[in-house]
Amino acid sequence: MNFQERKQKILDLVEREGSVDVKRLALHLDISEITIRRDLAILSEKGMIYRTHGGAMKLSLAHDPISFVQKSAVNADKKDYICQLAAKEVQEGDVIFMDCGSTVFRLCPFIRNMRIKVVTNSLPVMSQLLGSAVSVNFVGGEIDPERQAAHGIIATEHIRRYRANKAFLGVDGISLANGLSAATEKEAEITLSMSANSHETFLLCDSGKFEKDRYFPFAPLSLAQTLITDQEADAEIIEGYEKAGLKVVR
Amino acid sequence: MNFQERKQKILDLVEREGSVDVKRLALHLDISEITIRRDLAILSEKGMIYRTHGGAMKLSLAHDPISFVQKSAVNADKKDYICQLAAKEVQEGDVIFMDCGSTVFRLCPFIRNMRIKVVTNSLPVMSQLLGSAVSVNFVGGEIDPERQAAHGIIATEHIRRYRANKAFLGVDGISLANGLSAATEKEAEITLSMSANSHETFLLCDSGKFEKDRYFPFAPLSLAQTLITDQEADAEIIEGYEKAGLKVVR
DNA sequence: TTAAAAATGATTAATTTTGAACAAAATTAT
DNA sequence: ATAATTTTGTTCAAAATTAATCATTTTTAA
Repeated sequence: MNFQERKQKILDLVEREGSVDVKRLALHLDISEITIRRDLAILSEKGMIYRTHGGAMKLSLAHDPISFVQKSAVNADKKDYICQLAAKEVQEGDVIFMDCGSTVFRLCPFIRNMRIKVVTNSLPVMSQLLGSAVSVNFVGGEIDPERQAAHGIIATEHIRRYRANKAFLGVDGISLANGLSAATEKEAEITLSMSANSHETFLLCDSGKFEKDRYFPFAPLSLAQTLITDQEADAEIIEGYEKAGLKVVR
Repeated sequence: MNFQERKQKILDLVEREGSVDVKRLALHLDISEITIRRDLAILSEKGMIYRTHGGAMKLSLAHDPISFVQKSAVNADKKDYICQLAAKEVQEGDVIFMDCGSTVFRLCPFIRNMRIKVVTNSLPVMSQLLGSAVSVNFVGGEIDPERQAAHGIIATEHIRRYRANKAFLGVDGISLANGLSAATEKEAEITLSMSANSHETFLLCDSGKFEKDRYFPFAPLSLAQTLITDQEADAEIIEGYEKAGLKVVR
Protein backbone atom coordinates (compact mmCIF):
# COMPACT_ATOMS: atom_id res chain seq x y z
CA MET A 1 0.00 0.00 0.00
CA ASN A 2 1.75 3.14 -1.19
CA PHE A 3 1.05 6.75 -0.43
CA GLN A 4 -1.18 7.29 -3.44
CA GLU A 5 -3.49 4.45 -2.43
CA ARG A 6 -3.62 5.55 1.18
CA LYS A 7 -4.22 9.13 0.15
CA GLN A 8 -7.20 8.02 -1.91
CA LYS A 9 -8.66 5.98 0.93
CA ILE A 10 -8.09 8.68 3.49
CA LEU A 11 -9.73 11.31 1.32
CA ASP A 12 -12.61 8.96 0.61
CA LEU A 13 -13.15 8.32 4.27
CA VAL A 14 -12.90 11.98 5.18
CA GLU A 15 -15.42 12.77 2.49
CA ARG A 16 -17.86 10.09 3.64
CA GLU A 17 -17.55 10.43 7.39
CA GLY A 18 -16.68 14.09 7.72
CA SER A 19 -13.89 13.29 10.14
CA VAL A 20 -11.38 10.55 10.84
CA ASP A 21 -8.89 9.73 13.57
CA VAL A 22 -5.33 8.52 13.38
CA LYS A 23 -5.89 5.36 15.41
CA ARG A 24 -8.71 4.02 13.30
CA LEU A 25 -6.97 4.93 10.07
CA ALA A 26 -3.85 3.08 11.19
CA LEU A 27 -5.90 0.01 12.03
CA HIS A 28 -8.03 0.22 8.93
CA LEU A 29 -5.16 0.72 6.49
CA ASP A 30 -2.92 -1.65 8.45
CA ILE A 31 -0.04 0.75 8.77
CA SER A 32 1.65 2.55 11.63
CA GLU A 33 0.22 5.67 13.22
CA ILE A 34 3.30 7.70 12.46
CA THR A 35 2.84 7.07 8.76
CA ILE A 36 -0.79 8.08 8.97
CA ARG A 37 0.29 11.29 10.66
CA ARG A 38 2.77 11.97 7.92
CA ASP A 39 0.09 11.33 5.31
CA LEU A 40 -2.33 13.65 7.06
CA ALA A 41 0.35 16.31 7.33
CA ILE A 42 0.96 16.15 3.59
CA LEU A 43 -2.72 16.26 2.72
CA SER A 44 -3.36 19.17 5.01
CA GLU A 45 -0.32 20.94 3.64
CA LYS A 46 -1.90 20.71 0.22
CA GLY A 47 -5.11 22.08 1.61
CA MET A 48 -7.13 18.95 1.01
CA ILE A 49 -8.14 18.23 4.59
CA TYR A 50 -8.14 20.02 7.92
CA ARG A 51 -5.80 18.52 10.47
CA THR A 52 -7.15 18.18 14.00
CA HIS A 53 -5.62 16.81 17.15
CA GLY A 54 -5.91 13.07 16.77
CA GLY A 55 -7.20 13.08 13.23
CA ALA A 56 -8.52 15.18 10.41
CA MET A 57 -11.74 16.67 9.08
CA LYS A 58 -13.36 17.81 5.91
CA LEU A 59 -12.33 21.36 5.17
CA SER A 60 -15.90 22.51 4.78
CA LEU A 61 -16.77 21.27 8.26
CA ALA A 62 -13.77 22.76 9.98
CA HIS A 63 -14.19 26.01 8.11
CA ASP A 64 -15.79 28.39 10.56
CA PRO A 65 -19.22 29.64 9.62
CA ILE A 66 -17.59 33.03 9.61
CA SER A 67 -14.82 32.35 7.22
CA PHE A 68 -12.57 35.15 8.35
CA VAL A 69 -12.30 34.65 12.03
CA GLN A 70 -10.88 37.22 14.30
CA LYS A 71 -7.99 35.93 16.35
CA SER A 72 -9.12 35.39 19.88
CA ALA A 73 -9.58 38.79 21.38
CA VAL A 74 -8.55 39.69 24.89
CA ASN A 75 -11.10 41.51 27.02
CA ALA A 76 -13.96 40.22 24.91
CA ASP A 77 -16.59 41.28 27.44
CA LYS A 78 -15.25 44.81 27.83
CA LYS A 79 -15.22 45.13 24.08
CA ASP A 80 -18.78 43.89 23.81
CA TYR A 81 -19.84 46.51 26.32
CA ILE A 82 -18.12 49.24 24.37
CA CYS A 83 -19.75 48.10 21.17
CA GLN A 84 -23.18 48.10 22.70
CA LEU A 85 -22.66 51.78 23.43
CA ALA A 86 -21.24 52.42 19.99
CA ALA A 87 -24.23 50.80 18.32
CA LYS A 88 -26.49 53.36 19.96
CA GLU A 89 -24.71 56.07 18.01
CA VAL A 90 -25.63 54.47 14.69
CA GLN A 91 -28.85 55.45 12.95
CA GLU A 92 -30.75 53.95 10.05
CA GLY A 93 -29.50 55.38 6.80
CA ASP A 94 -26.00 56.10 8.06
CA VAL A 95 -22.90 55.49 6.02
CA ILE A 96 -20.15 54.41 8.40
CA PHE A 97 -16.48 53.52 8.21
CA MET A 98 -15.23 50.59 10.24
CA ASP A 99 -11.54 49.77 10.48
CA CYS A 100 -9.84 46.45 11.15
CA GLY A 101 -9.43 46.65 14.92
CA SER A 102 -10.55 43.76 17.08
CA THR A 103 -12.85 45.99 19.08
CA VAL A 104 -14.52 47.43 16.03
CA PHE A 105 -15.08 43.90 14.76
CA ARG A 106 -17.33 43.17 17.70
CA LEU A 107 -19.62 45.99 16.67
CA CYS A 108 -20.94 43.82 13.85
CA PRO A 109 -23.54 41.77 15.72
CA PHE A 110 -25.07 44.94 17.11
CA ILE A 111 -25.65 46.57 13.74
CA ARG A 112 -26.52 43.58 11.58
CA ASN A 113 -30.18 44.44 11.39
CA MET A 114 -29.85 48.11 10.57
CA ARG A 115 -30.28 49.48 7.11
CA ILE A 116 -26.96 51.26 6.77
CA LYS A 117 -23.91 51.25 4.53
CA VAL A 118 -20.61 50.08 5.94
CA VAL A 119 -17.29 50.82 4.27
CA THR A 120 -14.54 48.66 5.73
CA ASN A 121 -11.06 47.35 5.03
CA SER A 122 -11.56 44.40 7.40
CA LEU A 123 -12.34 40.97 6.03
CA PRO A 124 -13.84 39.71 9.28
CA VAL A 125 -16.14 42.71 9.43
CA MET A 126 -17.23 42.19 5.85
CA SER A 127 -17.87 38.52 6.35
CA GLN A 128 -19.89 39.16 9.50
CA LEU A 129 -22.08 41.70 7.77
CA LEU A 130 -22.57 39.92 4.47
CA GLY A 131 -26.05 38.56 4.21
CA SER A 132 -27.37 40.98 6.79
CA ALA A 133 -29.45 44.10 6.31
CA VAL A 134 -26.23 46.10 6.03
CA SER A 135 -24.88 46.97 2.61
CA VAL A 136 -21.15 46.31 2.59
CA ASN A 137 -18.50 48.14 0.64
CA PHE A 138 -15.08 46.58 0.90
CA VAL A 139 -11.97 48.66 0.54
CA GLY A 140 -9.75 46.98 -2.00
CA GLY A 141 -6.04 46.53 -2.18
CA GLU A 142 -3.30 44.17 -1.13
CA ILE A 143 -4.61 41.86 1.54
CA ASP A 144 -2.44 41.44 4.60
CA PRO A 145 -3.10 37.83 5.58
CA GLU A 146 -1.88 38.48 9.09
CA ARG A 147 -4.23 41.33 9.76
CA GLN A 148 -6.93 40.07 7.39
CA ALA A 149 -7.41 43.49 5.95
CA ALA A 150 -6.53 45.70 3.00
CA HIS A 151 -3.94 48.41 3.38
CA GLY A 152 -1.81 50.61 1.20
CA ILE A 153 -2.15 53.30 -1.41
CA ILE A 154 -5.04 51.78 -3.27
CA ALA A 155 -6.93 51.27 -0.01
CA THR A 156 -6.55 54.87 1.13
CA GLU A 157 -7.47 56.15 -2.30
CA HIS A 158 -10.58 54.00 -2.19
CA ILE A 159 -11.54 55.41 1.18
CA ARG A 160 -11.10 58.94 -0.10
CA ARG A 161 -13.70 58.23 -2.76
CA TYR A 162 -16.34 57.91 -0.06
CA ARG A 163 -17.86 60.27 2.42
CA ALA A 164 -19.33 58.81 5.63
CA ASN A 165 -21.36 60.20 8.50
CA LYS A 166 -19.46 58.33 11.13
CA ALA A 167 -16.19 56.46 11.50
CA PHE A 168 -15.77 53.80 14.17
CA LEU A 169 -12.08 53.25 14.71
CA GLY A 170 -9.91 51.30 17.08
CA VAL A 171 -6.64 52.60 18.44
CA ASP A 172 -3.84 50.64 20.00
CA GLY A 173 -2.78 53.39 22.33
CA ILE A 174 -4.04 56.73 23.56
CA SER A 175 -2.35 59.26 25.82
CA LEU A 176 -2.67 62.91 26.75
CA ALA A 177 0.95 63.52 25.96
CA ASN A 178 1.23 61.81 22.58
CA GLY A 179 -2.31 61.42 21.32
CA LEU A 180 -3.25 58.34 19.31
CA SER A 181 -0.75 55.65 18.44
CA ALA A 182 -0.83 52.49 16.36
CA ALA A 183 1.14 49.29 16.19
CA THR A 184 1.92 49.80 12.50
CA GLU A 185 2.08 52.64 10.01
CA LYS A 186 -0.37 50.88 7.78
CA GLU A 187 -3.10 50.89 10.38
CA ALA A 188 -2.48 54.53 11.16
CA GLU A 189 -2.84 55.38 7.49
CA ILE A 190 -6.27 53.77 7.34
CA THR A 191 -7.39 55.40 10.56
CA LEU A 192 -6.35 58.82 9.31
CA SER A 193 -8.08 58.57 5.97
CA MET A 194 -11.28 57.17 7.42
CA SER A 195 -11.38 59.91 9.98
CA ALA A 196 -10.65 62.59 7.38
CA ASN A 197 -13.53 61.46 5.21
CA SER A 198 -16.21 61.15 7.82
CA HIS A 199 -18.28 63.79 9.51
CA GLU A 200 -17.82 62.39 13.00
CA THR A 201 -15.13 60.10 14.42
CA PHE A 202 -15.66 57.67 17.29
CA LEU A 203 -12.76 55.96 18.97
CA LEU A 204 -13.50 52.52 20.40
CA CYS A 205 -10.89 51.90 23.04
CA ASP A 206 -10.89 49.78 26.18
CA SER A 207 -9.49 51.34 29.30
CA GLY A 208 -6.48 49.05 29.22
CA LYS A 209 -5.05 51.17 26.44
CA PHE A 210 -5.32 54.48 28.28
CA GLU A 211 -2.07 56.36 28.71
CA LYS A 212 -0.23 53.73 26.69
CA ASP A 213 1.89 54.73 23.74
CA ARG A 214 2.48 52.27 20.95
CA TYR A 215 5.15 52.13 18.28
CA PHE A 216 3.73 54.79 16.00
CA PRO A 217 2.00 57.92 17.34
CA PHE A 218 0.13 59.41 14.42
CA ALA A 219 -2.54 61.91 15.47
CA PRO A 220 -3.63 64.25 18.26
CA LEU A 221 -6.63 63.42 20.41
CA SER A 222 -8.58 66.00 18.44
CA LEU A 223 -8.78 63.61 15.51
CA ALA A 224 -11.89 62.19 17.13
CA GLN A 225 -14.92 63.81 18.66
CA THR A 226 -15.99 60.93 20.86
CA LEU A 227 -14.22 58.23 22.85
CA ILE A 228 -16.23 55.14 23.77
CA THR A 229 -14.79 52.99 26.54
CA ASP A 230 -15.66 50.62 29.38
CA GLN A 231 -16.64 51.24 32.97
CA GLU A 232 -13.30 50.35 34.48
CA ALA A 233 -11.75 53.45 33.02
CA ASP A 234 -9.95 55.63 35.52
CA ALA A 235 -11.95 58.75 36.37
CA GLU A 236 -8.97 61.11 36.47
CA ILE A 237 -7.67 60.01 33.11
CA ILE A 238 -11.11 60.44 31.58
CA GLU A 239 -11.31 63.92 33.01
CA GLY A 240 -8.04 64.71 31.31
CA TYR A 241 -9.34 63.50 27.93
CA GLU A 242 -12.52 65.49 28.39
CA LYS A 243 -10.54 68.62 29.09
CA ALA A 244 -8.64 67.94 25.89
CA GLY A 245 -11.94 68.17 24.06
CA LEU A 246 -13.08 64.56 23.75
CA LYS A 247 -16.59 63.54 24.60
CA VAL A 248 -16.25 60.35 26.63
CA VAL A 249 -19.01 57.74 26.65
CA ARG A 250 -18.96 54.76 28.99
CA MET B 1 -14.37 13.93 20.11
CA ASN B 2 -11.94 16.76 19.46
CA PHE B 3 -12.41 20.50 19.66
CA GLN B 4 -13.41 20.89 16.03
CA GLU B 5 -16.19 18.36 16.35
CA ARG B 6 -17.44 19.82 19.60
CA LYS B 7 -17.33 23.28 18.09
CA GLN B 8 -19.57 22.05 15.29
CA LYS B 9 -22.11 20.61 17.66
CA ILE B 10 -22.06 23.56 20.02
CA LEU B 11 -22.57 26.08 17.21
CA ASP B 12 -25.29 23.88 15.77
CA LEU B 13 -27.10 23.77 19.04
CA VAL B 14 -26.69 27.47 19.67
CA GLU B 15 -28.06 28.17 16.22
CA ARG B 16 -31.05 25.87 16.66
CA GLU B 17 -31.99 26.62 20.25
CA GLY B 18 -30.82 30.20 20.58
CA SER B 19 -29.08 29.40 23.83
CA VAL B 20 -27.29 26.53 25.55
CA ASP B 21 -26.03 25.76 29.03
CA VAL B 22 -22.79 24.19 30.16
CA LYS B 23 -24.36 21.30 32.05
CA ARG B 24 -26.44 20.02 29.21
CA LEU B 25 -23.61 20.44 26.73
CA ALA B 26 -21.27 18.46 28.98
CA LEU B 27 -23.82 15.70 29.27
CA HIS B 28 -24.75 15.75 25.64
CA LEU B 29 -21.18 15.76 24.31
CA ASP B 30 -20.02 13.39 27.05
CA ILE B 31 -17.17 15.56 28.23
CA SER B 32 -16.34 17.51 31.37
CA GLU B 33 -17.86 20.87 32.14
CA ILE B 34 -14.51 22.58 32.36
CA THR B 35 -13.78 21.60 28.78
CA ILE B 36 -17.12 22.93 27.64
CA ARG B 37 -16.34 26.20 29.39
CA ARG B 38 -13.03 26.41 27.63
CA ASP B 39 -14.71 25.75 24.31
CA LEU B 40 -17.30 28.42 24.95
CA ALA B 41 -14.59 30.86 25.94
CA ILE B 42 -12.77 30.29 22.66
CA LEU B 43 -15.91 30.62 20.58
CA SER B 44 -16.91 33.76 22.39
CA GLU B 45 -13.49 35.32 21.96
CA LYS B 46 -13.76 34.71 18.27
CA GLY B 47 -17.07 36.50 18.29
CA MET B 48 -19.10 33.47 17.28
CA ILE B 49 -21.36 33.27 20.33
CA TYR B 50 -22.24 35.44 23.28
CA ARG B 51 -21.09 34.01 26.57
CA THR B 52 -23.60 34.08 29.45
CA HIS B 53 -23.36 32.83 32.99
CA GLY B 54 -23.79 29.11 32.80
CA GLY B 55 -23.92 28.93 29.04
CA ALA B 56 -23.98 30.88 25.82
CA MET B 57 -26.36 32.57 23.41
CA LYS B 58 -26.69 33.23 19.74
CA LEU B 59 -25.23 36.61 18.87
CA SER B 60 -27.70 37.77 16.33
CA LEU B 61 -31.05 36.62 15.15
CA ALA B 62 -30.06 36.90 11.55
CA HIS B 63 -29.53 33.67 9.69
CA ASP B 64 -26.21 31.96 8.98
CA PRO B 65 -23.41 34.11 7.81
CA ILE B 66 -22.60 33.09 4.30
CA SER B 67 -19.97 30.44 4.15
CA PHE B 68 -17.44 30.99 1.46
CA VAL B 69 -17.31 27.41 0.47
CA GLN B 70 -18.44 27.38 -3.09
CA LYS B 71 -21.54 25.26 -3.52
CA SER B 72 -20.57 21.93 -4.97
CA ALA B 73 -20.41 22.96 -8.54
CA VAL B 74 -22.01 21.05 -11.35
CA ASN B 75 -19.49 19.35 -13.61
CA ALA B 76 -16.91 19.54 -10.86
CA ASP B 77 -14.58 17.02 -12.46
CA LYS B 78 -14.72 18.69 -15.86
CA LYS B 79 -13.92 21.97 -14.19
CA ASP B 80 -11.03 20.46 -12.27
CA TYR B 81 -9.67 19.08 -15.50
CA ILE B 82 -9.89 22.49 -17.11
CA CYS B 83 -8.16 24.10 -14.15
CA GLN B 84 -5.34 21.62 -14.23
CA LEU B 85 -4.66 22.75 -17.78
CA ALA B 86 -5.03 26.38 -16.83
CA ALA B 87 -2.55 26.02 -13.98
CA LYS B 88 0.09 24.92 -16.46
CA GLU B 89 -0.16 28.33 -18.09
CA VAL B 90 0.79 30.07 -14.86
CA GLN B 91 4.43 30.79 -14.09
CA GLU B 92 6.20 31.92 -10.96
CA GLY B 93 6.23 35.67 -10.78
CA ASP B 94 3.07 36.14 -12.79
CA VAL B 95 0.43 38.71 -11.93
CA ILE B 96 -2.93 37.24 -12.83
CA PHE B 97 -6.56 38.33 -12.78
CA MET B 98 -9.19 35.85 -11.63
CA ASP B 99 -12.89 36.63 -11.86
CA CYS B 100 -15.76 35.29 -9.80
CA GLY B 101 -16.86 32.36 -11.95
CA SER B 102 -17.32 28.94 -10.42
CA THR B 103 -14.84 27.37 -12.81
CA VAL B 104 -12.17 29.93 -12.09
CA PHE B 105 -12.67 29.33 -8.38
CA ARG B 106 -11.50 25.77 -8.79
CA LEU B 107 -8.18 26.99 -10.09
CA CYS B 108 -7.19 27.95 -6.56
CA PRO B 109 -5.91 24.61 -5.25
CA PHE B 110 -3.64 24.28 -8.28
CA ILE B 111 -1.86 27.58 -7.77
CA ARG B 112 -1.72 27.79 -3.97
CA ASN B 113 1.95 27.03 -3.80
CA MET B 114 3.14 29.36 -6.53
CA ARG B 115 4.74 32.68 -5.83
CA ILE B 116 2.44 34.87 -7.88
CA LYS B 117 0.13 37.84 -7.41
CA VAL B 118 -3.59 37.34 -7.88
CA VAL B 119 -5.97 40.24 -8.37
CA THR B 120 -9.56 39.09 -7.91
CA ASN B 121 -13.05 40.37 -7.22
CA SER B 122 -14.17 37.00 -5.86
CA LEU B 123 -14.45 36.43 -2.12
CA PRO B 124 -14.23 32.65 -2.39
CA VAL B 125 -11.06 32.95 -4.44
CA MET B 126 -9.52 35.31 -1.94
CA SER B 127 -10.51 33.14 0.96
CA GLN B 128 -9.00 30.07 -0.68
CA LEU B 129 -5.72 31.81 -1.44
CA LEU B 130 -5.24 33.69 1.80
CA GLY B 131 -2.52 32.09 3.83
CA SER B 132 -0.98 30.44 0.80
CA ALA B 133 2.16 31.40 -1.09
CA VAL B 134 0.04 33.59 -3.34
CA SER B 135 -0.14 37.32 -2.67
CA VAL B 136 -3.76 38.39 -2.91
CA ASN B 137 -5.08 41.73 -4.07
CA PHE B 138 -8.81 42.10 -3.62
CA VAL B 139 -10.78 44.40 -5.84
CA GLY B 140 -12.79 46.77 -3.70
CA GLY B 141 -16.30 48.05 -4.07
CA GLU B 142 -19.88 47.18 -3.22
CA ILE B 143 -20.09 43.52 -2.33
CA ASP B 144 -22.88 41.55 -3.94
CA PRO B 145 -23.78 38.98 -1.27
CA GLU B 146 -25.47 36.77 -3.83
CA ARG B 147 -22.47 36.49 -6.08
CA GLN B 148 -19.95 36.94 -3.25
CA ALA B 149 -17.93 39.38 -5.27
CA ALA B 150 -17.26 43.06 -5.79
CA HIS B 151 -18.76 44.82 -8.79
CA GLY B 152 -19.43 48.31 -9.98
CA ILE B 153 -17.63 51.48 -10.89
CA ILE B 154 -15.12 51.40 -8.10
CA ALA B 155 -14.30 47.78 -8.85
CA THR B 156 -13.60 48.41 -12.51
CA GLU B 157 -11.56 51.48 -11.66
CA HIS B 158 -9.55 49.39 -9.25
CA ILE B 159 -8.90 46.78 -11.92
CA ARG B 160 -7.75 49.46 -14.33
CA ARG B 161 -5.08 50.46 -11.85
CA TYR B 162 -3.36 47.12 -12.33
CA ARG B 163 -1.66 45.48 -15.21
CA ALA B 164 -1.53 41.68 -15.27
CA ASN B 165 0.23 39.12 -17.44
CA LYS B 166 -2.72 36.83 -17.64
CA ALA B 167 -6.44 36.91 -16.97
CA PHE B 168 -8.36 33.72 -16.18
CA LEU B 169 -12.01 34.35 -16.79
CA GLY B 170 -15.19 32.33 -16.82
CA VAL B 171 -17.96 32.89 -19.32
CA ASP B 172 -21.55 31.76 -19.08
CA GLY B 173 -22.00 31.34 -22.79
CA ILE B 174 -19.90 31.28 -25.92
CA SER B 175 -20.99 31.06 -29.54
CA LEU B 176 -19.57 31.70 -32.97
CA ALA B 177 -22.50 33.91 -33.85
CA ASN B 178 -22.65 36.12 -30.76
CA GLY B 179 -19.31 35.75 -29.06
CA LEU B 180 -19.16 35.77 -25.26
CA SER B 181 -22.23 36.27 -23.12
CA ALA B 182 -22.86 36.68 -19.40
CA ALA B 183 -25.77 36.21 -17.04
CA THR B 184 -25.53 39.79 -15.78
CA GLU B 185 -24.12 43.10 -16.93
CA LYS B 186 -22.04 43.35 -13.79
CA GLU B 187 -20.12 40.21 -14.54
CA ALA B 188 -19.55 41.31 -18.11
CA GLU B 189 -18.13 44.60 -16.90
CA ILE B 190 -15.57 42.82 -14.74
CA THR B 191 -14.65 40.40 -17.50
CA LEU B 192 -14.10 43.25 -19.94
CA SER B 193 -11.91 45.30 -17.68
CA MET B 194 -9.80 42.37 -16.53
CA SER B 195 -9.26 41.33 -20.09
CA ALA B 196 -8.43 44.88 -21.17
CA ASN B 197 -5.74 45.19 -18.53
CA SER B 198 -3.98 41.93 -19.01
CA HIS B 199 -1.51 40.90 -21.60
CA GLU B 200 -3.15 37.57 -22.31
CA THR B 201 -6.69 36.39 -21.70
CA PHE B 202 -7.69 32.77 -21.00
CA LEU B 203 -11.30 31.68 -21.06
CA LEU B 204 -12.15 28.79 -18.76
CA CYS B 205 -15.29 27.24 -20.16
CA ASP B 206 -16.67 23.72 -20.03
CA SER B 207 -18.04 22.29 -23.25
CA GLY B 208 -21.59 22.43 -21.93
CA LYS B 209 -21.57 26.16 -22.55
CA PHE B 210 -20.50 25.94 -26.19
CA GLU B 211 -22.88 27.53 -28.67
CA LYS B 212 -25.09 28.76 -25.85
CA ASP B 213 -26.06 32.40 -25.61
CA ARG B 214 -26.90 33.94 -22.28
CA TYR B 215 -28.81 37.07 -21.35
CA PHE B 216 -26.08 39.56 -22.09
CA PRO B 217 -23.67 39.14 -25.03
CA PHE B 218 -20.83 41.52 -24.38
CA ALA B 219 -17.73 40.74 -26.42
CA PRO B 220 -16.47 39.00 -29.55
CA LEU B 221 -14.48 35.80 -29.31
CA SER B 222 -11.38 37.82 -30.05
CA LEU B 223 -11.46 39.21 -26.52
CA ALA B 224 -9.46 36.15 -25.51
CA GLN B 225 -6.42 34.49 -27.01
CA THR B 226 -6.96 31.05 -25.49
CA LEU B 227 -9.96 28.90 -24.62
CA ILE B 228 -9.40 26.12 -22.10
CA THR B 229 -12.04 23.43 -22.04
CA ASP B 230 -12.67 19.72 -21.34
CA GLN B 231 -12.26 16.66 -23.52
CA GLU B 232 -15.93 16.19 -24.26
CA ALA B 233 -15.96 19.27 -26.40
CA ASP B 234 -17.33 18.73 -29.90
CA ALA B 235 -14.56 18.66 -32.48
CA GLU B 236 -16.47 20.64 -35.11
CA ILE B 237 -17.35 23.43 -32.74
CA ILE B 238 -13.77 23.68 -31.58
CA GLU B 239 -12.63 23.86 -35.17
CA GLY B 240 -14.99 26.78 -35.64
CA TYR B 241 -13.54 28.62 -32.66
CA GLU B 242 -10.03 27.96 -33.86
CA LYS B 243 -10.87 29.39 -37.25
CA ALA B 244 -12.18 32.45 -35.45
CA GLY B 245 -8.70 32.90 -34.00
CA LEU B 246 -8.90 31.22 -30.60
CA LYS B 247 -6.22 28.84 -29.45
CA VAL B 248 -8.10 25.93 -27.90
CA VAL B 249 -6.52 23.84 -25.14
CA ARG B 250 -8.11 20.66 -23.87
C1' DT C 1 24.71 -6.08 -7.81
C1' DT C 2 25.49 -2.29 -5.18
C1' DA C 3 24.93 2.29 -3.64
C1' DA C 4 21.87 5.98 -2.96
C1' DA C 5 17.48 7.62 -1.95
C1' DA C 6 12.98 7.28 -0.20
C1' DA C 7 9.60 5.44 2.80
C1' DT C 8 8.42 3.33 7.03
C1' DG C 9 8.72 2.06 11.92
C1' DA C 10 10.26 2.53 16.81
C1' DT C 11 11.62 5.22 20.62
C1' DT C 12 11.76 9.14 23.31
C1' DA C 13 10.98 14.02 24.28
C1' DA C 14 7.89 17.88 23.84
C1' DT C 15 3.44 19.74 23.28
C1' DT C 16 -1.42 19.92 23.62
C1' DT C 17 -5.57 18.69 25.57
C1' DT C 18 -8.20 17.33 29.30
C1' DG C 19 -9.73 16.76 34.10
C1' DA C 20 -9.70 17.69 39.20
C1' DA C 21 -9.54 20.62 43.09
C1' DC C 22 -10.28 24.70 45.25
C1' DA C 23 -10.55 29.76 45.78
C1' DA C 24 -12.89 33.80 43.86
C1' DA C 25 -16.71 35.92 41.71
C1' DA C 26 -21.41 36.14 40.37
C1' DT C 27 -26.15 34.82 40.84
C1' DT C 28 -30.10 33.38 43.38
C1' DA C 29 -32.85 32.69 47.34
C1' DT C 30 -34.00 33.96 51.93
C1' DA D 1 -28.79 42.96 52.66
C1' DT D 2 -26.95 38.35 53.78
C1' DA D 3 -26.27 33.67 53.16
C1' DA D 4 -26.45 29.75 50.12
C1' DT D 5 -25.70 28.15 45.70
C1' DT D 6 -23.86 28.20 41.26
C1' DT D 7 -20.50 29.37 38.02
C1' DT D 8 -16.01 30.63 36.81
C1' DG D 9 -10.83 31.20 37.00
C1' DT D 10 -6.56 29.16 38.27
C1' DT D 11 -3.25 25.94 39.13
C1' DC D 12 -1.48 21.58 38.65
C1' DA D 13 -1.27 16.79 37.21
C1' DA D 14 -2.56 13.09 34.04
C1' DA D 15 -3.49 11.49 29.53
C1' DA D 16 -3.27 11.78 24.72
C1' DT D 17 -1.10 13.40 20.66
C1' DT D 18 2.58 14.99 18.03
C1' DA D 19 7.49 16.06 16.74
C1' DA D 20 12.12 14.62 16.40
C1' DT D 21 15.61 11.43 15.86
C1' DC D 22 17.52 7.45 14.24
C1' DA D 23 17.37 2.58 12.63
C1' DT D 24 15.34 -0.46 9.28
C1' DT D 25 13.18 -1.74 5.16
C1' DT D 26 11.92 -0.94 0.44
C1' DT D 27 12.53 1.14 -3.88
C1' DT D 28 15.17 3.30 -7.46
C1' DA D 29 18.94 4.07 -10.31
C1' DA D 30 23.57 3.55 -11.76
